[in-house]
Amino acid sequence: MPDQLSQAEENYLKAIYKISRQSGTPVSNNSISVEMNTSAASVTDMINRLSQKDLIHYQKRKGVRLTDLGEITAIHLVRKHRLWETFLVEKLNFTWDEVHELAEQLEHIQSRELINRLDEFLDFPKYDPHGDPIPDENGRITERQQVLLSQLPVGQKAVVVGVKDHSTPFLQYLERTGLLLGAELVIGERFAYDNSLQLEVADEQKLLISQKVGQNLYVQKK
Amino acid sequence: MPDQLSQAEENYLKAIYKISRQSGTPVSNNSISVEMNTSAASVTDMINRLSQKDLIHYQKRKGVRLTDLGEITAIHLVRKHRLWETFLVEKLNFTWDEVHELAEQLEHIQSRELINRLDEFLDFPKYDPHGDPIPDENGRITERQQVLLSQLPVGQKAVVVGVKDHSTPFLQYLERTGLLLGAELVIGERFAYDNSLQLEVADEQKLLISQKVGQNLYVQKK
DNA sequence: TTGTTTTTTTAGATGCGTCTAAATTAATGC
DNA sequence: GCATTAATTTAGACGCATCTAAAAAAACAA
Ligand SMILES: [Mn+2]
Ligand SMILES: [Mn+2]
Ligand SMILES: [Mn+2]
Ligand SMILES: [Mn+2]
Repeated sequence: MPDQLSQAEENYLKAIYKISRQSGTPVSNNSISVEMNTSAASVTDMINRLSQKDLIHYQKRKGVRLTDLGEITAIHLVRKHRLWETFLVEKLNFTWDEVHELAEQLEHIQSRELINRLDEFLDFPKYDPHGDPIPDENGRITERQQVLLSQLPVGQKAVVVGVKDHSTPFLQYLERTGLLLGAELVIGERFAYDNSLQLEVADEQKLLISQKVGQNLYVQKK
Repeated sequence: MPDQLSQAEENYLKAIYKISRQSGTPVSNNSISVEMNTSAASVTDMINRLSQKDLIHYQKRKGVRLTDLGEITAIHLVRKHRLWETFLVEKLNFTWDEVHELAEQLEHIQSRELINRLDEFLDFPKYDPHGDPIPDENGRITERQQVLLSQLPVGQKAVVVGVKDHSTPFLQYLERTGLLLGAELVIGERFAYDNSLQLEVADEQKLLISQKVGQNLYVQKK
């Protein structure tokens, strides 16, 4: 276990973890500065601190990779973030578009015991309010096999299981149209003109969604 | 509303509030440094920052008093601290001697909405696990009329409602002897030799407590 | 009242986390 | 291959929150 990390250090670790999840390759200094909204100079500084603490491997100008310690630490932060989000929605009746910023604060609370008790209190949820998997106490994540809605062929039945875009406007759009987690649908038609999709949802209702929406919804085939 | 305060600023405000609750008089620089376990020089620095932000009145070498803004801010922190402690005990099954340090972290989470929803979730508790009153959303505190157990005359019936000493050893002592919040008792005898007290507790059981214990338990006469 | 002790302030330093501006190095395009 | 562009590092700065050591002021005591 590392000694206590500062919130800044934790946020950098999370950013590096997030970027490397997407790319696989070593993470560039630049991509971190974009993700974190800080100057490249600040990133260089922090990179040195995190290397010092053996949380990342860094070869000058070659990019950053998390060490095992760094990765488990990052995963733990993700666990905390998603459990808190679940708590806020399930117990305090926040909506799924209100919880992210709060979880950004709560994820920095330091207590293994607290988070495990919270997990138990929530009855060991597997997914957070956005459909993202919640790592277990040992950092294990059970990825769901899922695809983007936009990748389904016409006629395919599917169920909504998650969102790629977590932004408030998108979540509120889904709220309005009823395309929430658990919603069942069939791909009715695909319009080549603008790649929009005609969906058949509950009660024979038809719903037209843009390409952008289809590219930000995760579904599971049925 | 002040703009966001740092955790350090919040902790100083709480300390000043706590000291002034006890003394009434302006708070000395020195008492703050003792309470916070920091150097007097650090206190001088912070005092200047807090004055700048109109959270305290400070006249050089005359001591510190909270402004209305400072006081309401401090009370709000106390509210958050006590609500979180209540949550940890009531919902996550922590014991009353385990929650203080966690609440020290949680009280700095910034969200009015969160704390009000937590309050509601807990069913608007009036007292925290240590018997301390929880200020309401507007900062109002309903003080209970209570006395120290040591001040009761022989023969007096009373019920335990709070602790003055919040230390783990004391709380664990109470746990062991069953002298918990809600416990009913009668003062049986007072020994002049060492000011210890013979109590009659549930089921005709007798319990001998030291002067120190009697001076750290709040009770309500019955 | 005058010396001693305590409190408070000042001076100067440090680490963290951030910035801008400039220099350096690497990558890209032609 | 060379020029331009992009990424990275260096240099120097700043605010916050802390410290120690020393000076100054106030309080206390004899
Ligand atoms: Mn989130
Ligand atoms: Mn989420
Ligand atoms: Mn407490
Ligand atoms: Mn308490």
